[in-house]
Amino acid sequence: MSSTAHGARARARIEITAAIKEEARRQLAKEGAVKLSLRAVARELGMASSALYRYFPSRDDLLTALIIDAYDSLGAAAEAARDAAADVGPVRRWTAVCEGVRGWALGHPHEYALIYGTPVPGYTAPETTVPAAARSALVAIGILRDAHQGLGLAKPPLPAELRPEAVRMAADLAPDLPPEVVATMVAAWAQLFGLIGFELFGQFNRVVEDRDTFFRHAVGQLAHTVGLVYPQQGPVATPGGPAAESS
Amino acid sequence: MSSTAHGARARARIEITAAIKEEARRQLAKEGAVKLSLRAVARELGMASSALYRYFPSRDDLLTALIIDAYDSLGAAAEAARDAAADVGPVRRWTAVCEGVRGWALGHPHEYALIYGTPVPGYTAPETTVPAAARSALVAIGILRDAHQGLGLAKPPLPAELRPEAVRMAADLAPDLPPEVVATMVAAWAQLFGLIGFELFGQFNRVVEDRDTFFRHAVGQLAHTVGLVYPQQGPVATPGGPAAESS
DNA sequence: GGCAAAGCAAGAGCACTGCTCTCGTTTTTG
DNA sequence: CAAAAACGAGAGCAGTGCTCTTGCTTTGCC
Repeated sequence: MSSTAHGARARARIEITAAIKEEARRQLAKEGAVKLSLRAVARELGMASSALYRYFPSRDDLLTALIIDAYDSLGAAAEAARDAAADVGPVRRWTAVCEGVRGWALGHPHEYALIYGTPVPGYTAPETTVPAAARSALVAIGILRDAHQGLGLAKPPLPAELRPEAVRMAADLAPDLPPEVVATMVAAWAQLFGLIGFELFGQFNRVVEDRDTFFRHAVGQLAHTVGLVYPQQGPVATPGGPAAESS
Repeated sequence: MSSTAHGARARARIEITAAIKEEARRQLAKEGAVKLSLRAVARELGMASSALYRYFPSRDDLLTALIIDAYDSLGAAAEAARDAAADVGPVRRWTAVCEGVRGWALGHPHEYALIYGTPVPGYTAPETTVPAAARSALVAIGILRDAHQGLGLAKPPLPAELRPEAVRMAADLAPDLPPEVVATMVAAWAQLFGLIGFELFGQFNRVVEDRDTFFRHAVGQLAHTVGLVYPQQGPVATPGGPAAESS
């Protein structure tokens, strides 16, 4: 199928494509997506700007490629954090993954902004980004699955009106998990990126000082919200989440 | 002080300044911040582009003005939602404010992106935006204050390591509220914008369908997290450690 | 009043952008 | 080997933010 070989030209093509992405990623990391310039990339690579259009038909297509790579990079970071916390309890592993995601975001602010900030072009990310985007979220779902099959998972409260939606979401995302857990998990996942975004985009300036501690506490509460429970102890501030619920 | 008067020229200046902002806001709402063009604004107003620089020294300054207006508009929406829910319990009022914020965001997506999306220029929003940004958050704090002085407010758990930070935050934001509540509230506020951002920026596409219901449930849980309790459920079980009976 | 100073609008121009089109050249393919 | 496809480079178009200069109008001061 000519994944390699097939002439020297095909090889050169993927090499040049990679070089373009590399240089573009460098500019993205340094200046942000808004400042990323096709001409500057071409200039740095010593080629005419028009030649670049043989590889990416438009600036948005280049950005889309970078978006996919960023999702992938984030997903890898999440998986690494999970694997590094393989032998601790689900709550700590959840916290580790959240901190891994946050760490990646702090280390790659412009790439984070590219995927979770304002959509750059005329919206509508292409279909191809969907699987890449799911990768990090799948890590979180995996933790819940482990807990569900292992030590246990509390079922978060779920109002009746949300039940059909939760069932649908569970069928799509994790058929083996209780719908309550899946629905709550999706919300918690979004909330996680609220915390990260606020920190990264300056909303915590002059408000939150000790951000590491603050974040760890917040995602700890989030862990409780999604139903993760401490296997043994509870001396640290653990409860407070959704326990009773009447209205 | 001469807020008005002082010559016909001064009056013309504030009129033109307003017209520029108005046209800029229109373009912002239609095309987004990236597409906002000084030249297009000037063109639409029938003036030379260079003349516009007498009123806003740079594009970023225009954007900053729009940012402040957007914060203000959001704050007004939050206050309106609060006032419309003046005669219900704190949880419902909290939910109403959250839904008000979300409603504003859905109705003004580009303005929302301007203030809570990727920072446009070289970061560092000017000092002047801070009070405007605080306005909506103050509404949320006010609800907690009412609950604290009224029916009651559960103290969320707070690990010892976060206590100093929570005390500092409470001193800055709401000295009359327990530090646990303030710290948790700040986190919850950030998480709220995670939910909104995910919906607005397409992260919920093909994942969450019934978004109204989903959102209402999520902010209901958030209300519980910050310590708001349902009035008919009676007082909190234990002052130091919250209920969590059924886990 | 008169008059200098300050504020203002307009135009030209600079350096930059994304993108298109054309024109030779090189490589691949039938 | 020749036709076809891919490629690189250059010129060019329409657009951008921003600056500078040149006249004109409105202020504020004596």
